Amino acid sequence: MENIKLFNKLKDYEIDELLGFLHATTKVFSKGSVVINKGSKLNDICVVLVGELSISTKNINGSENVIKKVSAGSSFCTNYVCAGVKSSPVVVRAEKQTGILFLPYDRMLILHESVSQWQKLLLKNLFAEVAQENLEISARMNVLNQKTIREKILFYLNSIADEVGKNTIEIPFSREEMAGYLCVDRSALSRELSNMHKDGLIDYKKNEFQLF
Amino acid sequence: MENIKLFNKLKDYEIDELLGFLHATTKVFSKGSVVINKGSKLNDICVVLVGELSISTKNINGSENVIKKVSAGSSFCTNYVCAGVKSSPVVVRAEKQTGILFLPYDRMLILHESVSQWQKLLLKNLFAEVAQENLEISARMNVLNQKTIREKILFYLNSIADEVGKNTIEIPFSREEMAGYLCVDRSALSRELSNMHKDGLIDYKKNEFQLF
DNA sequence: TTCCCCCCGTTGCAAATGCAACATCACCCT
DNA sequence: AGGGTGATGTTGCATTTGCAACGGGGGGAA
Repeated sequence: MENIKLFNKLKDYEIDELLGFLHATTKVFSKGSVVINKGSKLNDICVVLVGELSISTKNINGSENVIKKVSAGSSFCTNYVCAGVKSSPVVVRAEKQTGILFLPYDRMLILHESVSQWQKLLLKNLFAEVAQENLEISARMNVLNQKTIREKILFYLNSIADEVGKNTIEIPFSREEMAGYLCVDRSALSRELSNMHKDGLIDYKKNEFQLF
Repeated sequence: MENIKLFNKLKDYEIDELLGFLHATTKVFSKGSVVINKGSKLNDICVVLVGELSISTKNINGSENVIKKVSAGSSFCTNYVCAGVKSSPVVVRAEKQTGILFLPYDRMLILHESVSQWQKLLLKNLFAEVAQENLEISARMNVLNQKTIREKILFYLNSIADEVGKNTIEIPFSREEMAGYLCVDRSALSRELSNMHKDGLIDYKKNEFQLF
């Protein structure tokens, strides 16, 4: 229970209290089983306690396409629940044996002064988690919005440099993962990095980059 | 005040009450003036009452890059405020003369049973607005994630067809806007649409499309 | 050490795409 | 009708990029 974003700064006894108040339930899903099917009703904020999930879109012809993985501590499908989407547009599947906590959204919004100690924090944490996901997606969108590979790379590296306030940075990706994030071919990425080095724009070694 | 997403389903007297309770303030910005500068403090949920804003990133060399426009009824910078980002990473500028409502975020989370009628709705609306923006961005990300123009087009059209449950659809874009959304060249988009028609995949006229 | 494997860089080539310039078309105004 | 204007389609061309194949280097295991 320690690393659950939604319960950040909440004391154990407060968590106990809110689980009861919200009529929370838990369930364990075995590896490969479907947690939420496309079209099924969405009423709860769902949290991964242990394990890992994949979220997939499902085409008309039935083929699935993984768009995201969710690990322990994070909630999922929160966007749909909060946005008022009643039936799931995605399939959620357990990648390993996975324990999940279900918190009815309706009850989260029943306000009582007497329980506001934890409720204020819970709501604040939920806002933070949804908003942070928004920032992550936006950041990647801005990268993908760039036309050329070089622009994508520079935009990405600069945004990180901005964040940490230095021009020597370390990225959390291998080349292959970096190519996936930038949505370009791995070899094309290597080629362009090489060109940018020749042009005196960057220096790099493994996942450490320096901007000039 | 009618079309403000944040005040959806709230009665006028409830809005009056909450404006007072939250210590809301308003301010008018003239065309071209800076509403929020990069680096300035973010404490309030901001809502456009009338007018239009642009949100821009600012490079180290000072050049600005518009990433979004915000029109009346929508809130902005909500992501940063809710995510706990204290200082603005973007510049917000008035495109026309624009009136803005500022709602201190801290006070939104002060829970009182006595005022919960409007507070519950307000919080629910805020969740909905942030989450809906997530869904919009995610949808576009999935499109941009496709490799070829043809895949981008099909993914986009299919996602809309999925939504409305028909294979004849109408999109909210002109060609130029569509090209912008798909992040491709306008003429390249026209060419590919033409090719797809030849290949018997789609039929189209203006912004109406039919999928086969 | 030697072998093996994985990650990364390099390169030739073909296909996709951006770019620019021009052609058409639809629509509005007079 | 005529002309003007803005949106869309078309096309040639140069560039970018994906793809596939190969090579080198580092690290782990026997």
